[in-house]
Amino acid sequence: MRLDRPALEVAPDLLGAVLTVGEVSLRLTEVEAYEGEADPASHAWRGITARNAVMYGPAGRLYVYVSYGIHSCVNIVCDDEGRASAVLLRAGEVVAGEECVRGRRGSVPYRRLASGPGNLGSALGLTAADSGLVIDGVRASLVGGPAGEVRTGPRVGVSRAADVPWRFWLAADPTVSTYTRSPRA
DNA sequence: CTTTTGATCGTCT
DNA sequence: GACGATCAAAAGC
Repeated sequence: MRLDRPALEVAPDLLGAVLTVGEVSLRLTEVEAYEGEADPASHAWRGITARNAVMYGPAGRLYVYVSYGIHSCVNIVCDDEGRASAVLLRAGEVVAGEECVRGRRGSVPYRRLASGPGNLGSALGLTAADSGLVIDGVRASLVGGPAGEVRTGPRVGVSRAADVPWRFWLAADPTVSTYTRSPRA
């Protein structure tokens, strides 16, 4: 799959694709696009910093950051070097390495093993220390796959630019996150 | 089913 | 010093 194009184009193509990190494989079911410095909801909105530098690098790397001091959220970096474009992975179905994921996530229902960005990061065993990991088939790989009916809607959990429909998910897939936005937003 | 709240800390102002 | 690209548990219907 070609990743060297804008996140907005890559995001829907990632649905149905299988991402493998170590011994765990996920079929992606829910993603969100974050499109460069012009996107007020993106970490790159105020320009390059030590944390988001990976977003400015070449496509095909993982950008991992800590959310709320607790969770690791995983992005796939897109577009050409110099452009801060990335797709946040929000949910997936565990298709390999379930035993390994159980060790990290415990006894939760199968569909919730990697449902929600924090849970997905935990399922893959990634932390901020893994940010910049290259998807080159060694420790991480990505293979395109068939997607069913794709739906779009506003992004979740952001307080700025929440009106653009840059969230993509597979209709009727039970692993799609059920997160509801905090009322104070 | 829905709404509310505490946990917890790196990052940027 | 304030604020999150969040989650789970608890309490209210």
